[in-house]
Amino acid sequence: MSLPHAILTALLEKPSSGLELARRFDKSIGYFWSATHQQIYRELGRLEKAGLIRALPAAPARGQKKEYEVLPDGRAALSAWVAEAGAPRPVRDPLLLRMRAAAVVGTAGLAEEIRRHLDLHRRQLAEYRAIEERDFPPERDSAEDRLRHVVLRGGIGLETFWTEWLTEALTAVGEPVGEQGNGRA
Amino acid sequence: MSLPHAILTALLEKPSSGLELARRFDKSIGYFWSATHQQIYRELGRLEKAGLIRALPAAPARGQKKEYEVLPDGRAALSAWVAEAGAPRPVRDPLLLRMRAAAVVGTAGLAEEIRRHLDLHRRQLAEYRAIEERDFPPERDSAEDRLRHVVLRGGIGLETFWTEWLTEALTAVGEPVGEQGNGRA
DNA sequence: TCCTCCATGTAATCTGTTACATGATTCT
DNA sequence: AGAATCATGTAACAGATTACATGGAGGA
Repeated sequence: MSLPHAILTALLEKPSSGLELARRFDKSIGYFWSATHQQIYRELGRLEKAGLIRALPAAPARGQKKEYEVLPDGRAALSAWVAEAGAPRPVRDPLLLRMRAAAVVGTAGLAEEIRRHLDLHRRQLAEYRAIEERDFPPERDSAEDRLRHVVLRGGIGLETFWTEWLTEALTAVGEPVGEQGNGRA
Repeated sequence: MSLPHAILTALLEKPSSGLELARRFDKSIGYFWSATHQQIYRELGRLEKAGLIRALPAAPARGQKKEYEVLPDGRAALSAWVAEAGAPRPVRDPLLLRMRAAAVVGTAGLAEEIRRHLDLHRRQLAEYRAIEERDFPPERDSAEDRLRHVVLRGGIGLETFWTEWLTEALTAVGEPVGEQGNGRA
């Protein structure tokens, strides 16, 4: 049940329409909670019916932009959710599974796939690092930005892990690594 | 579409019945691809209908154990799947989302949740390390076990990342860290 | 006018989760 | 016989994915 809260968070940061949300999910928030526009529209409908958000007046017609803002009940619900307990997400990654399957049926074709992923994770890591330099320069690490920075550093840590692990996996599959380093100093 | 291939892999390693698979999924394979027994039964039915596995003769009655083995077509399908391309799983973690939401509505109650997760990840990490010592001692790192070892090291790397990040998150939320180290030398 | 893009949505399907139902075996 | 346990399933639903449908606005 995280999607509604992801949406509430995004709307609190800035009232938006459905498509705007979908696009913002492709950036910041979507980095750790992705959603398609269909999911978002459905959820916006539910949140409105539940009285947690409301559409801003004007433009009730189809094909017209429709902006939503969070109501006090919505903010309260989000605040309560932050304190909720939940089990950590079990890992569920097809690539790890492919490695395991390859141990049984052979590694044919796997090296290329690993290399693809390695490339993608390196790009993502570079993107995060760029965001960090831009939004969180060492001098003004304000207290309020602290949490956002930690979240970003989570993304950086994950991508760093993947690039290192994939490099290790590539040698295990019997391929030379080549290319530049893993992006770490 | 990973579950059927997880099952094929498990069945190739050892022909099993539905519940045995479910239990094995709670161990090794489930560490990176979990599944309930209901999912497994449903999928076993599909795989059998597709001619990729078959039930071993004997015991066709309800409430009787029913073992499955992989047919040649099944092995071929798994082999083909290993070489398939797939996008990396986008990260989707409620705790990262909670941190982000906390940046907007406040961190009340969040520290305890972080501490809980930190504890769970430390346990998991210790478990993986124990398995590594038991199953992959430095002396006999055979070529065939290499892939399995890399997969396990993936789990270790992920849990290491989480323990480190959660420790960082805890200080950002304004709580002292305390307790022992993060498990790394 | 036609085409494209933006925006909002519906529908069908698949996956995952939770709860329940039923038969067989073993132990007391 | 009764209870506990093992084992195989069904049913109902929530969440996610993919494909498609509709309407408005702007430009060629």
